[in-house]
Amino acid sequence: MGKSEATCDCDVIHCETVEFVKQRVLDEKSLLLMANFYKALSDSTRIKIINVLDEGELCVCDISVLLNMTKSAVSHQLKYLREMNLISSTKRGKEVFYRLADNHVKEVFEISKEHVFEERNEEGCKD
Amino acid sequence: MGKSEATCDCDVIHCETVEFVKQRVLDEKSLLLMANFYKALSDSTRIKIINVLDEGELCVCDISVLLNMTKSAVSHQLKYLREMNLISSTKRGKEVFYRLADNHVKEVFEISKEHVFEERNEEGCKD
DNA sequence: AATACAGTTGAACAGTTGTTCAACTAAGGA
DNA sequence: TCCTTAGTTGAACAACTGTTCAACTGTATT
Repeated sequence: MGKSEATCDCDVIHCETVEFVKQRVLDEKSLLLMANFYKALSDSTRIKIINVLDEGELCVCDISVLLNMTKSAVSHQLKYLREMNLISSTKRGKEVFYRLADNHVKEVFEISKEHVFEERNEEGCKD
Repeated sequence: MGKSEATCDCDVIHCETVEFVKQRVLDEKSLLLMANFYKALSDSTRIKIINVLDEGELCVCDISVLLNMTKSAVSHQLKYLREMNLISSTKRGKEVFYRLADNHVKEVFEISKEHVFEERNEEGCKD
């Protein structure tokens, strides 16, 4: 005994703290959605796509040229991003134009940009 | 000819747009750092850890109990998050206490929370 | 000194993910 | 109608990732 039921392999050390936190934690499903949101941004191809779309609407060929990748590889990632609602698209003639879906994406992109640049300054500072 | 050099398998369609964007795109290294920042948040175990540490400082056992996972699994992810500078730790006696590293993490966490909740309202709205 | 416990670590395995390839659809031009 | 081009798609393969397991370190207790 001692353990409540768990796959966890230890006893509760700070019982009150754990109880306090337990009551405030987000539900499993929301956390999974958040993780998936980040997963969409966690690949270097996809973040490059977000970066170029941050400058304006682009077709698949434009993106392929900018990232120096095949249309197929880009198209797969565009599909992923569209399904995650981070981008949206419009077909005009033979071409399909993509753009960022909403401001959340821009906001998060901006903050992480700051985060990364601060980190680089802290680490590689020379002045 | 037609192609500049590329692994890309198409010609430039919107030459001016592409040139415009090309000059504004972030450097490869920064984008890779950003992708890695998101990668740290893109796993459901890690986002749960961020979520519980958002409520306060916790030791490895506390986290293990809260997530219902082994100390080993949690410890591996804590190491990952520490190396990515998203969390920091202090050893006190036998225990190691973890906390969020800075406000960027909280900020990004908050925005993505909004993003997710908005999305859930749009999709699953019933009222 | 011996034991118990908090936490870490590396190897191994299974599950996941990104790109390639080839085949495909759809729209425009000859 | 036929050909070309923009873009999509599914299968396959290699590379990567998260958890488990077992062995380990370091601190406290007896």
